[in-house]
Amino acid sequence: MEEGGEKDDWVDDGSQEELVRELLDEESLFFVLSQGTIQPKAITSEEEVSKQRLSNVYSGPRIEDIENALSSVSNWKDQPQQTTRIKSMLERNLSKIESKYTLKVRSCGNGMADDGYKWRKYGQKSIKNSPNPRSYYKCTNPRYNAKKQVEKSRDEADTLIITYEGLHLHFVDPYFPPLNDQPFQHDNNAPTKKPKKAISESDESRAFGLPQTMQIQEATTNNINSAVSLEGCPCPQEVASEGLLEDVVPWIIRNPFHNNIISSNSTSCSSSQTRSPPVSPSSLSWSPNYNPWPVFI
DNA sequence: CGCATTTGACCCGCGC
DNA sequence: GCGCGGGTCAAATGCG
Repeated sequence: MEEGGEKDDWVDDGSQEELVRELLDEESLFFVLSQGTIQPKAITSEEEVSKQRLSNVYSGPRIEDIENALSSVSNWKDQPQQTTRIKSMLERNLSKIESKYTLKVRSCGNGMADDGYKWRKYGQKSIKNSPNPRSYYKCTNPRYNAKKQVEKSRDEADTLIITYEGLHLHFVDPYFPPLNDQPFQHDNNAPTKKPKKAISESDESRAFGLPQTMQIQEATTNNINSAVSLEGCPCPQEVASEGLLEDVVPWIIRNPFHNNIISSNSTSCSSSQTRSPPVSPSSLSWSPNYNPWPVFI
């Protein structure tokens, strides 16, 4: 790829706004459905697509660009936490090409950054003009077609370039601390390969391709139901009564305030067990037609 | 033994 | 049509 150099090629054609919207999107499903009934907001014109192709894939907008983009979109909540979150994501040179999202994350030691999902490697290729091979991963849940590609940055040895396809970015971003933050301790404490028996319940969740965050939420569900008492929470009633993981999880993940807590706590991703339960249900938005697990069960 | 990873073969789209 | 490069498949291999 043409990654070696200019990073000022960001195409200011509205894709920037799409990225910000993607990060703030609280309506979309975790995964992009293969049927295409629900897709990430598509780039509208062919010209835009080709312009993006021509542009540097890994280039990213500058912070001030994002601030401008944020201020230009009227119906977004202008919470400073969200601006911070956007900044942290875009410092990773986040970019979007069609339905693929590319970002840079700090790799940890010998491992790859764990985004909380369970992936199976299905291929590896050496890439022309790149000293580092690219690895191909599929989400282990066969019902989804989420994929990702992982490649070491040629410039920065400790940086990984990850391209997600079929998975909305705002569901993995809490796992990635800002590039310029303190060393990312995540993998030191939580290697990608988890001991299987020690976390049997977690593995069960992971078997569905759920991120670890969701498992945590199962643990916090009780807190939500009792301590927070769901005041103003638009969660379906059965969540409170049955505590179904499939129903609870999206609510928490979608809670921007909660995400912000995770982000601010993310210098140590492995300490996810200590993540605070959501506190501010008032900012939730549930679509009446929203079904978080359209192909589940 | 079961599961994940590795790795060469194969497929496909694109440019010449 | 051909070659090249990127993406996927699947048999072989490794590992717990």
